[in-house]
Amino acid sequence: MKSGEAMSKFQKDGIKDFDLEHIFDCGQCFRWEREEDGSYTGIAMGKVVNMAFDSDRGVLTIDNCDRKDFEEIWHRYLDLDRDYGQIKKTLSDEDDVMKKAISHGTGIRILRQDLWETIVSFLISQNNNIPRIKGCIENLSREFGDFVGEYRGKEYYSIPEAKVLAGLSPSDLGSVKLGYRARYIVETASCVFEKGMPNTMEQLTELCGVGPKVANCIALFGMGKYDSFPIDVWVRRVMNLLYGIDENDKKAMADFADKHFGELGGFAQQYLFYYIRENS
DNA sequence: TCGCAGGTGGTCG
DNA sequence: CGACCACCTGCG
Repeated sequence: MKSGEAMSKFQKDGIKDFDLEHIFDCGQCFRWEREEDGSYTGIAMGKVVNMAFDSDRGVLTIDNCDRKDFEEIWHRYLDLDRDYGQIKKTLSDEDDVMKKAISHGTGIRILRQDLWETIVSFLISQNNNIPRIKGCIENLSREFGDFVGEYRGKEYYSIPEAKVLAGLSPSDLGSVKLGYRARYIVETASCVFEKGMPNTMEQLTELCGVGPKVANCIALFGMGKYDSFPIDVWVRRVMNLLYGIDENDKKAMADFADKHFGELGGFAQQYLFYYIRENS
């Protein structure tokens, strides 16, 4: 944004089943930071904003956002049209285990994120830890992305387009500290640049560095495929703990999720994931 | 020093 | 086709 440009706040009331900490700390995104007042500041969809939520009144306040941006970007990003109360009720019925998990993450929402950003983020996430994932994404954006704006004294950059990354070699990304994932980023960027964005699970798993776990994350967070059920180390732990499934038997877990959660698998995964992360 | 962290690809049997 | 295992990097 230009300096001196008027900063606007937008408010939306009547929001239920919504909690910023549950949303931004349930493993689905890496570019939102919690402020001391409990609000979150981050960059997504080419915009930098701060979000604050008054849970008593159900009022969401987005700073650096006008009505147009809210309606065109954040409404969809935050999945505000979906009835999460109904989803939680359906998942809780006849499943006291899930009911318990949901009670810890009542305000979770599955963000509808930009597909390319989701691909890059979860390629980086594999066999990695959250602080380093965040650092890698920031390094990559700062060095190869576009300057989006300065907000509250900090500069923000977008995740570089596939076109940009496709023209690089893995060694060009050395300063980003991606390790062996640099090759995955470059090769996947080339593939996407040449053949377009993936639309199906099959096209996702053809990408270099995208296995079943990463593919399910991309499908869930970037493509709106809500029956996806990403099985990572945390989901394995929680399904062993709560449902007694062998921690090494991913197929049994996928079958269980398909049978018990069906088209709501992605939501169920988020409640389980948040529960085990909170209780570890 | 060494194991580990939101897994995957390569290589065996 | 299922079971290993190396892999960048930074931290405890």
